[in-house]
Amino acid sequence: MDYEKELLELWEKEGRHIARRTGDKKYFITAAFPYPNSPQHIGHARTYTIADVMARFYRLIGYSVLFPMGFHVTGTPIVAMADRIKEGDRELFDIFEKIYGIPREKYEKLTDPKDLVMFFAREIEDGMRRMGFMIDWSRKFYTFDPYFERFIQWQMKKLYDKGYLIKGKHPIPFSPKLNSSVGAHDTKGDVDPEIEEYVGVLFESEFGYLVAATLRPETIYGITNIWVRSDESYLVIELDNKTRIVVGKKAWERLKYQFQNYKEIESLEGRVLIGKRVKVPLLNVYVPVYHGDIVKAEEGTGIVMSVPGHSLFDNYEYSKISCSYPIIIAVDGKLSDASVHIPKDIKNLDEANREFYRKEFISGFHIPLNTTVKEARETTKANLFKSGSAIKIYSIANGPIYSRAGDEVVVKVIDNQWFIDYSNRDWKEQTKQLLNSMKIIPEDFRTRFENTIDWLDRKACTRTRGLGTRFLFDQSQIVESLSDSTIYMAFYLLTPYLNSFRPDQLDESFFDYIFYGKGEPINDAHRAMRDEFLYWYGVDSRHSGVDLIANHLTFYLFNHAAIFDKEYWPKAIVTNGSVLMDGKKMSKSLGNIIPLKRAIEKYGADTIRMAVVANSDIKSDTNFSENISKGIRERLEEIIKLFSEPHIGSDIDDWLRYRFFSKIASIPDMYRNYEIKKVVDTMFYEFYNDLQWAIKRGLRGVPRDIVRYWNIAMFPVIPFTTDMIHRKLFGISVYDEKFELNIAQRNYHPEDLFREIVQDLETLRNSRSFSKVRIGIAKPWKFEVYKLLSDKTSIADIIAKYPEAKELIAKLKNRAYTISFPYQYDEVYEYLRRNLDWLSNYMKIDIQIGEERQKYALPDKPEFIVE
RNA sequence: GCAGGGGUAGCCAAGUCUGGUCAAAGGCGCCAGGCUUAAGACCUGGUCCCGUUGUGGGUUCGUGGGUUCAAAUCCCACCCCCUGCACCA
Repeated sequence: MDYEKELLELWEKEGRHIARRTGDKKYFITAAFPYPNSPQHIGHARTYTIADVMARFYRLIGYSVLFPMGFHVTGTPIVAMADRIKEGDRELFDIFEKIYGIPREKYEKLTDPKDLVMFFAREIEDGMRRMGFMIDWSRKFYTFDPYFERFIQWQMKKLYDKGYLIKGKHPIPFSPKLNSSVGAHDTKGDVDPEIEEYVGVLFESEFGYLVAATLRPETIYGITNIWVRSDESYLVIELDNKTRIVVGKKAWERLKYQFQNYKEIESLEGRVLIGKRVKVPLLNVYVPVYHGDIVKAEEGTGIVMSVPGHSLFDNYEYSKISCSYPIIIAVDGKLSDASVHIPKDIKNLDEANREFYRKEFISGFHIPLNTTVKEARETTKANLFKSGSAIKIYSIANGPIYSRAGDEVVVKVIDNQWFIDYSNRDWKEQTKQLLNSMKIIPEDFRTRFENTIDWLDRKACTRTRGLGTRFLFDQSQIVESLSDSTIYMAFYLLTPYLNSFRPDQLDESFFDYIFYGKGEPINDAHRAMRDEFLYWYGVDSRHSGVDLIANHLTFYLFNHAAIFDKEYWPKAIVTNGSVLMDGKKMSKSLGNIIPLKRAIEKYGADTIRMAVVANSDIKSDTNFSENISKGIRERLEEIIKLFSEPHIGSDIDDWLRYRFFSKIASIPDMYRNYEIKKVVDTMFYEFYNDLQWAIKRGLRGVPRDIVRYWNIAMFPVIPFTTDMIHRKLFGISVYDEKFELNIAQRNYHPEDLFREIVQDLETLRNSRSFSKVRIGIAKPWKFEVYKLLSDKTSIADIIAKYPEAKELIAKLKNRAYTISFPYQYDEVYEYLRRNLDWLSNYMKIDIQIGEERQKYALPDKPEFIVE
């Protein structure tokens, strides 16, 4: 696709992608900026291409369009990746080499996160340029930029002033060896650690409180005893200089990270605990401590509360001692007894237990509290904490997980964690107001936004490591990456002017002036920033993947509602599904990732654009495959060929024009509704069919007005091909065209009817061979009836006028209600007569026309009498 | 568990908001014909069942009910599948 590269240079030279302010109508469009930790693959292309199509469309209908792009480098994955390169991680190298084809000498130097960022950012930018995206690169920035840091600090200050920033405790996955929090990218096998919260129930004993961790605190009402291991060691720990707890020594190795202030007092042998009696909270009864083989010293706290009635494990163990125990839960009106569910093969105990838990949780009734199990759990939990008889215990639910450094990931609780308080009711209310004022594409997802606004709770907004902005109220921490990317779209409006300032000049009043108009500008650049903001802001269309609704996009709404005045609120959010590769999800392990650059080289940018944007509806996943791309490529080449042939007028031009212009009239609305697939179906596929018919009917070259408008209509989707044709045929670029339609068009053309008749005739010929046919046109009164039906005349009236129409209408059945038939008898007759020679020739048979002889003909279905 | 999306012919996939032109677009696959020495590519036609000299009949859009002159489309109930649930980009 050589012309694509040539055009890129031309566009660059002509400055086609610089955003210019040309009038009052503006369109500010943004797509989620990329995170440069690897090259792009075709999956990334979809969102940007949709955004680009919209940017180009609005430019075509006369808007000033701004479509900027930057790079999000905040967070830990890039840092982790740089570390992995330093460590010589084989797995990572394989991905670089086998999937992306990056030679070793290029990536192995990228051990500094900043170098890594710059390398991949350049790769990505290249790819985006090559795709033809109309991005104004003069506004590019990186989120580790000191100016951007000041901007985010301003944002945090505003949130703080409104009371939306709060501080508290928070559990995180943690690697003691790395001495750092871990995300999926820091683990062996890229596992995302999930944290599970247990209730650690405190049982008073002579040594301190024995802590038993449970997910089912409500079963405490059925407790019989406590399990420990007589062959393991236990520790007495003093928390916060007051509470003494007892936990397993091995368990404590993991648990200790969950406490800030503790002292190890003494070590106990498990057998010392056996036979002691401990006090059960809430019930205020005493139960004994027994040895249990089912207890695993390193799991939980190494101490288990025994509820034989409602745990298969406990039941199994307890049955060695006694078979009498309380049952406190009923399912379907019957007492639920764990012993009934013990499987024959004891290996299946775990699975059976899970099933049993589930059943009791969903449909169980808690007898002592006289309520459902679900409710009893909440009540019991609340009461335990209220009475100080429980502490929170966390564990890795999908563990064990090992960090890059090889140690096991544990849960650490940090107590100086800052949160953005998305649980704030007033804030939620205001965000909903914002949502209500917006267009959501596709509209089906509006409820998802509503629900997310409701469910969102406090969001931890700082991290201890990674690239990014230092947190304003604790400079040792970094603003977490989903929290520093909620209003960055406004920053694009400042970037061209930043070099007139030092970062430290960007204080609170600096931004207050730009975004609120408070105070006076310090210089012209400052004034220009305010001006840019006033002109562009209020993002007209924000593009992103469907998967970001539950976090980024909703944070985006919250923060805009909090920070900006109503006039500057976003106008629309557009989300799209992802790209599948031959029907499968792209993944590193499947190795089915196609790097964008390689795909462009093979098929050309226009083909890829079309493949990712026009193959399915915006909200569903779209499929990419070699076949699809090849098909598009070939069709494109065919169109180029057809359009290049010189046009010599013919009778069919008129019909083709009518078909084309009646189609194109609806194109702008399709774009406005983001129905890009429909645009392509109409212009590319349907029109192509018409073209094929016209060629059969003697078309010689495509009329130039059609080519011109086709180029304009398709330019947003396939800018290279259309601009190439345009420059060649008309000597101007499509960029200089306007999508304006003031062409008077007809509503119908007898050729349409003629085409149908020919097709019917062909069908007939396929089932039978004959050499002569007489076409009998329906009698004129039938045309009259069709017209009356088209005018929605009541059927009774029609029959009153034409009694013989009764049979005809009966035959039409439901169609009678919807018929729309504009043709007159004479018109049809005349048209057929005029095209008789062509038809005879085409069908290679002898054809005559006349009035119908039998009574079966309809105005749109003449009778055929064959010989 | 909570929330969201979805079940359409051999497969993929439109249509559902705004009921009728829907036996249901388009693509793939398959079949026949054309082109070709031939294969591929391409072009034409066919592809639910029956009938057949075309405009005919029957049965379909997860299942079962309902509303309507008319339902893939509206209402109710049920069954099944997929995705997200956070501090991570």
